[in-house]
Amino acid sequence: MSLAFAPSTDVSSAAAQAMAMRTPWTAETGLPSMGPVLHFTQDREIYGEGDEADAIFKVVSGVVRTCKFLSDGRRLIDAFHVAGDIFGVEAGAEYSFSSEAVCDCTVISYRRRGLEASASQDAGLSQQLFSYAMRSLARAQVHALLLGRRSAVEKVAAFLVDWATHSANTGTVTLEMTRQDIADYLGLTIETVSRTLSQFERDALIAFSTARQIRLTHPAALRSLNS
Amino acid sequence: MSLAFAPSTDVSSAAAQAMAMRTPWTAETGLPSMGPVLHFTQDREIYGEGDEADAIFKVVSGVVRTCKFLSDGRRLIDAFHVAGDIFGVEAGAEYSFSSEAVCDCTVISYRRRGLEASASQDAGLSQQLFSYAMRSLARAQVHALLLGRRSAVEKVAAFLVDWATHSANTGTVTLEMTRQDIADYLGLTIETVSRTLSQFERDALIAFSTARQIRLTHPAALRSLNS
DNA sequence: CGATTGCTTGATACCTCTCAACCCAGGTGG
DNA sequence: CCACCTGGGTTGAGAGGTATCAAGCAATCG
Repeated sequence: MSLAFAPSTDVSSAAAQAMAMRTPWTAETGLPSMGPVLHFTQDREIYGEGDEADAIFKVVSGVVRTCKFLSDGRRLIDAFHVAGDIFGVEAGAEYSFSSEAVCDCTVISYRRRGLEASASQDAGLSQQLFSYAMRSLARAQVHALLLGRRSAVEKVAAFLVDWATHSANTGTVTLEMTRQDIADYLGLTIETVSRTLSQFERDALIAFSTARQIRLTHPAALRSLNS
Repeated sequence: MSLAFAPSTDVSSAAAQAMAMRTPWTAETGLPSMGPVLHFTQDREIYGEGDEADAIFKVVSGVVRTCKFLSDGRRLIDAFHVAGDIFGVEAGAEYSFSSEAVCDCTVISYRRRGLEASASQDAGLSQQLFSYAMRSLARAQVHALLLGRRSAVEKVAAFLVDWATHSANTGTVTLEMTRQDIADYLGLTIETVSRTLSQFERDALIAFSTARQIRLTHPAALRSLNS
C-alpha cells in the first residue's frame, strides 16, 4: 500500500537522488525535454479540476496533494505526492483533480503534447505510461478499500505506517500536511484524526516530538491494525 | 460516473451488440485471438486474489463483480462488470482482486501472454491499454470519493442512478446483485441499504415491482442527491 | 502584544451498525 | 398437497462510532 505514486525503492528527498532513483520515467527513459522548474508556496494551487491538462508534473521537493471537491465543499484527497512522483497525467483534455502545494515545493512540468508524440513512437514509453496508470489504479483501489471498510483507528494507523516509509530515518514520521489534510485523505474529520492520534499516544504506540513530528514507538502494533 | 468499465455508449445486454459497441478492444482492434468462452453459475469464483494472472476476460452476458477482502472477512466490491466490459487486467504477475459471477454469466478469456506480445508491436494497442487503465483509474477515484465523503442516502442514490444507465429501458432498474453486494460496493451494511431504499419508496422517489426491479419515479431527485 | 492558525479536548447529537425477529418466495420431500 | 426449510429481504430496538459544536491552548506572526 502506498500513499502516492511510489516505486518500491525508498530514498531521501534530496532532489537529485529522487530524480535518479525514484522516477519511473526520467529524461533518459523517455520523458520529453525537461520543462520549466516551478516553485509553489504552501496551499498554492498548481492546477484546478477542469483546467486544460496541457502538462504533467514531477515533484522535485516538497509535497503535493491531488484532490476532488463536492459542490458543498466536502473534499477528498486522492494522494500525497513526494519527490520523484509524477502527477497530473490525464487521458482526457482536462484535469480531473485539483492539485495544491501541501508545503513549499518545487516541481518540473513537461509539455503533454511532446509526451504523446513520443509515446506513439516509443514502445518502451508506452509501456511505462501503462505501468504508471496501473500503479495509480492499484493505489486508488487500496485507498477505496481503506475508505469503505476500515475504522478510524485503522485508517489513521495505516496512514502513519504508510507515510513513515517516506521518512528518511525510520521510526520518526514528519507530517508535512495538516490534520485537515489527513482527515480529507482518510474520509474523517479533523477532530477524529486528532483524537485517534492522542489515543495512540496514550497507548504508547506513538510519541509526539511536536504535533508534526511523531515517533512510532511500536510500529508493529500499528501495522497489525491493518489486517 | 460509472460503476465499471463503461464506454459512454449505452446498449442492451445482447452479447453480439455488446461486443460490437461497448468493447474498447475487439478482435478487430488488437485483442489476441479469442480464447475459450466460459460459463459461470451464480457466485462461482472466476479467479481469486493472488492467483496467477495469465488471462484477461470480457463479459459476454451477465454481471461479474471484482472485490477485495480484509482478513476478518470485510469485503469491498470494486466494480460490477456488464456485457462488453473487460476485467482482470493486471500489471503484475497476480490478480489483485477476486472476481465472481453475480449471476449466471458468460465470459471470454484471452491469454495474457499474447496480449503483451502484441502490445510491444502495436502502438494502437498500447494506446488502448493505457486508455483502459486511465478509465479504470478515473472510475476508482470517483468510487473513492463516494466511499469517503458521501452519506448512505447519497451512496444509494448514486448507485441507482448509475446502474440505471445499464438497463435497457430507462426508468426501470433491474438489480442483478443482492443487497449484500450493493452494501459491499457502497461501504454500508445490508440493513442500511434496505432501509435507504425503503425510505426512497416512502418518499416516492422509486417504486418496487419486486425487490430486484425498481422504477425510478423521480430520477431527477435521485440525481440531485449527488452534488 | 493581540490576532491568527493549527491542534486538542469535551459534551452532545446523530448516523450507521449490530443484533434480532419476522416476512416472503421458492424449493424439497414426505 | 402441504409442511418444512432455506435464502434473501425488511423492519425494529438499541448500541456505538464518528460528526458536530464549542471552548481552550500553543505557536507564529503581524
